[in-house]
Amino acid sequence: MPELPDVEHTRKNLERWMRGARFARVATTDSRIVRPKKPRTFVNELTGRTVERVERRGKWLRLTLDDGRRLFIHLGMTGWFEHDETAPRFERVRFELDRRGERSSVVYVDSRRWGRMIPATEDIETWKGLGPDPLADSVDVERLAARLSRRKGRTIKEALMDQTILAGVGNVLSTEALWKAKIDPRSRASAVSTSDLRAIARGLRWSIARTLAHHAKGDEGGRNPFRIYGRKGERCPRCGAELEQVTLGGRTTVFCPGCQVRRSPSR
DNA sequence: ATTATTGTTGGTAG
DNA sequence: TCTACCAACAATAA
Repeated sequence: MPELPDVEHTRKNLERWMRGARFARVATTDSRIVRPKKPRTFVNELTGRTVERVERRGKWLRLTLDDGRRLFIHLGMTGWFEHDETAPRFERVRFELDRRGERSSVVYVDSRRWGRMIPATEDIETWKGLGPDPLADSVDVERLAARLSRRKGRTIKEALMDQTILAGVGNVLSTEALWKAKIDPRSRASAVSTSDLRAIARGLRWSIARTLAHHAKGDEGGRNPFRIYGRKGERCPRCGAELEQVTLGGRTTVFCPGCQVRRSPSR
């Protein structure tokens, strides 16, 4: 479930469930998710610690602990957290919490095990290398344009999904934002203007807000909540043309050939 | 049975 | 060092 709005939803949950609570017991045997540490080391380092802060940048979460250490968490493709569940399928890491004598549990569930949990004494390189977060930070369009101009061979869609350029944008968000901005995803990154980038930034905020609202309604597992993602062959909700699909950077990309205009390099 | 999946990463080549 | 490409990771759903 993992792009910026989904991870933000997770952050809010973890904040409610964990902040101010102590890890009374931590249990895992998974040496894939809990990297680069061994599960035993992971358990030893976290047990007894209290969670002071739960923050997010892009698709990464950072828990700050009372000894100054941090726990970095990435949900991969299929990771999420459950609260007070006995034994969910694909349980990978279990945290038993104590907040002034009140007990509860938080379980990390991840069928494909692409997620990561990384305890560290300082911020990890990946976290430090993340670009601006389009929800939390104001996006500097000029600076973005300067970086994109150097990505000669890449499409704007691929560039938006590069976590060092913008943090938290994945396949859904980039697809939706480019539709909102009326820009063809196959346009070269170096060909989009600063006003295009402003439109993209607006499109990102628009899509993030919609998905957050969707989560707030508790609507998981319902119909496809997106405007064009996953809707190849349907009508464009804006102009009525038939939505098409291409592959960019190995990812399925839906777009509207009617109202998403291709930017060409000015040269 | 076949294909696709809301994501990263490590290797390779240029 | 930077950029681009691709296989790999693993389980499920259509």
